[in-house]
Amino acid sequence: MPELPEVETIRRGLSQFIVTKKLTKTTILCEKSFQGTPLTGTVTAVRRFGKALIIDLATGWSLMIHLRMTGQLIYDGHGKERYAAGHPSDNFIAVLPNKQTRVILEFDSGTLYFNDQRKFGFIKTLPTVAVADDSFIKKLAPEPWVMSPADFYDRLQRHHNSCIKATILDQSIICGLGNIYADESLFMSHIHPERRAGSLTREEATSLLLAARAVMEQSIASGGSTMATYVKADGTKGDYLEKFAQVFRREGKPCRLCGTTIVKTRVAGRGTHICPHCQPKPEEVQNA
DNA sequence: CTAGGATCCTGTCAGC
DNA sequence: TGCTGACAGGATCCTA
Repeated sequence: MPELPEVETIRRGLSQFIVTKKLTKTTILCEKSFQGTPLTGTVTAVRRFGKALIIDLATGWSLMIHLRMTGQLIYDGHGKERYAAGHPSDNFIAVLPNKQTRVILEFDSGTLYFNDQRKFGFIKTLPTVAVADDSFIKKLAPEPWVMSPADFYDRLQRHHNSCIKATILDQSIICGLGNIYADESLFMSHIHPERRAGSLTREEATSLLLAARAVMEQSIASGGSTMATYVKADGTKGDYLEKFAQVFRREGKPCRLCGTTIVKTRVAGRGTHICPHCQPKPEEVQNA
């Protein structure tokens, strides 16, 4: 569930707390959630590739963390503040570890809990030099900020028969978008998610690319969507969805632009939110 | 090669 | 209350 803005949020937080600190102990509560040999060593950097987080150690080894649908990372600074991001839930302010805790990483500054309800996410260890060759990392396309409009258009042409929503969810075509920001980007650029990728004009492709940048920048600036960031006793949270989402989880509510009722459908196997007026269906585009 | 569907796993919620 | 099926902010594997 966590998309690029949520992973960037946790990357920034963790950088503050664990860089120069030492990883001392790993406790694995679910074998499936941890691949490779547990590591110890001083943290030199926290990096991000798409939705994957990399923690580098001075030993020349790294941890790669992918939260997939329901992963969360919660850093507890020895009973002080917690810093958390990922799948939103009460776990952010719950007693830890709990039923969904899969791995516990202990640093000399605090404890990092990896929670994951559905066990799709994982932590794995590998030599730092092997990170770039990892099969997931290797397939990642550039992020929207790096990709030129011309490159994006060409990529869409290469997948001209796919639904546009499916193409922008494909991390090997453009990297960072997930279900929330795909829906928000398509709404912002007034493109129906079932449009064939090849049917977009250059102007529409550019508009979609700029929308993807904008919605994710806005989300990063607000600390992720419903992700908690600094979770103190009062449970202060990131609030992208409440403040900025135009369509995601707003089915049955009026479009903020035209008042038409937002509808929820299924596209590319995913729940999809649309304003039927602002995002005309493919045949209506043809007739226009 | 592309495109679409099933699948990994646990939990929750609507409907009977 | 208890059961059932649908669904969930992701990515991969399998099929045609």
